[in-house]
Amino acid sequence: MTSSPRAEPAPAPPWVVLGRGDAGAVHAVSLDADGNETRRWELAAGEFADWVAARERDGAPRWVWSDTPAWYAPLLEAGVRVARCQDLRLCHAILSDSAFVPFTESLRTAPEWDAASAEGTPAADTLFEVSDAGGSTGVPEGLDAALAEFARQRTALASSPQEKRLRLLLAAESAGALIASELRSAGLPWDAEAHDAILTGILGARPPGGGSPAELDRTGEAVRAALGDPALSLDSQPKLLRALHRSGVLVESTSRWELAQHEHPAIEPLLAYKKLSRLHSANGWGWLATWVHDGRFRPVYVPGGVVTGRWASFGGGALQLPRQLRAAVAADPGWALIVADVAQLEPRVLAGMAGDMAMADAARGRDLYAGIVERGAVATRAEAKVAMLGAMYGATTGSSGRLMPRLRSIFPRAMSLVDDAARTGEEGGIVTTWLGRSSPSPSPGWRETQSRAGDAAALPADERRARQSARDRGRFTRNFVVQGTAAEWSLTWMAEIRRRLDALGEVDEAVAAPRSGAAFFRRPHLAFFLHDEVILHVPLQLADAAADAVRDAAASASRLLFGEFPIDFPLDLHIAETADKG
DNA sequence: AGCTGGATTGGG
DNA sequence: AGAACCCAATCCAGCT
Repeated sequence: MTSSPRAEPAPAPPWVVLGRGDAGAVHAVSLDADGNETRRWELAAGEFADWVAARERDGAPRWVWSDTPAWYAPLLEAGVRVARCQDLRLCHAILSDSAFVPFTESLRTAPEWDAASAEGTPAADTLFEVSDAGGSTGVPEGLDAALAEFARQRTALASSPQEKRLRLLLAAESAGALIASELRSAGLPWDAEAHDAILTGILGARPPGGGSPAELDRTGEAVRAALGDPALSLDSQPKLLRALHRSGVLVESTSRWELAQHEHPAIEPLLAYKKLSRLHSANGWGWLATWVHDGRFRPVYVPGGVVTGRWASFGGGALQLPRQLRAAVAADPGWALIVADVAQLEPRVLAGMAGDMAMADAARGRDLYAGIVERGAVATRAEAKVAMLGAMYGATTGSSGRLMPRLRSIFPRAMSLVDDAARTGEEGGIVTTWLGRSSPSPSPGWRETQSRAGDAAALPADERRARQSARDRGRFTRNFVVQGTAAEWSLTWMAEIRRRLDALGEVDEAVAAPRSGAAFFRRPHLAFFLHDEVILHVPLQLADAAADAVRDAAASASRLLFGEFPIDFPLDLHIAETADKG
């Protein structure tokens, strides 16, 4: 079953809008496709999860709710998953800024929906209460408020000349919100013993009292000896800098790349010390004790947490897991991990947006950078890579900037797209992703800087500052369209993966993974996401089917965004026991 | 004591 | 190896 036969398009499921009443009661209204109310419910707190589960079995409506973590975390804890939702907070943020929506006034008259999610900024020690049990979100929770906002969003959508794309974006963003809650509920399978063994191998044995481990100490001593300062504190940047100067190492900073350019007996142990110290403080035994419980790492993901639409995270540094620790990500017995990432996601997305057939050809079925070399624009893969990154990030100097004209000559459409985005940004305009997420307007300070440079009395310094900030903004908008559209592709990919995994069904109790949370312990599930990579945790017997689901989902995401335009998104995919892929 | 900003290093 | 874009987390210094 590599590709499930397309079912007849089911009639659009009805909407069910939810709101909270007193004492945890839930008020619900179902709406038909025209937005007319068809039914009303009032549920006591204790009945809610079972009622949702029953509705899911009976047609699976699209749940319309204020804020996904607040509604969905308790459901997941009760073992109840939902197929789809509309997250009013996230959709409000997209629609009220989107250049694809001609009239945003009505959305802008509801600023209460601009509030940040509850998970955005909790106090550290209330983290678990807030995100597991819901709690105050900052956006309205009542049914009337939800109905009114939902109506505004439907009106905005219907007024858009790009309704289809925006609809896809809202669905993908909302599916992402569901997935973020599910990732936390399921957790990333984590082998604490393997983690401990990695730390011990690199840092030396863990000191019983919690002090610094042997190898870290030894390396630190070597640095102090080489600098002739036995009491030096290596963790203080100013003190370390002064000590280096006293020893004749005239660096301006203590950063790795600058140190590496100098010759001194202290340099080598110092670079080693920094590496060890980083591992120890950021992902050492303290991290393990704080973030890994019962065999799972459960970070908090924040969908839409970045202006471009990428996810943010907080707590545990989920988006910065060092490669050294990947061997600690390990499937449960009888289960496997599927680790899949997209090769060169951003340039491929750019080719799709620009409809650049030459670039699509260079990318098809292989390493895109090799394809660029074959076309003769540059001599080596390394050059192709820096040139492409420079095109998307806005490099103007160095080898990357030098190579840009060659890219312009072979990929004129793709390069015009990013160059236009940069020009729009420099002029103070806004740019928009493929599906309709628009960049923020320039800040008042930015406009002020620009207009001051236009004054008759402007000083050369004013003009320089204005040019600088204009270029900075141009680089931001240049990157925004590509990074933001790549985020949309990834969200769509994950939503399609999730849908296909649900169709694979459950395994027997005998091979369940009980630590994966009440809603997932018998099903293949997503366990990790990082911009262009997913990790799935799947029962061995379903591993091949799940891998097919991941590949099919990539093809489906490409079609949903770019239709029949022939840009492909090849995956690097492994089925393995650990996420370490060497 | 608690907050903010700079420096640094990890991720894409 | 650098520089360009989007980040988070840590530590220390310097401030209120």
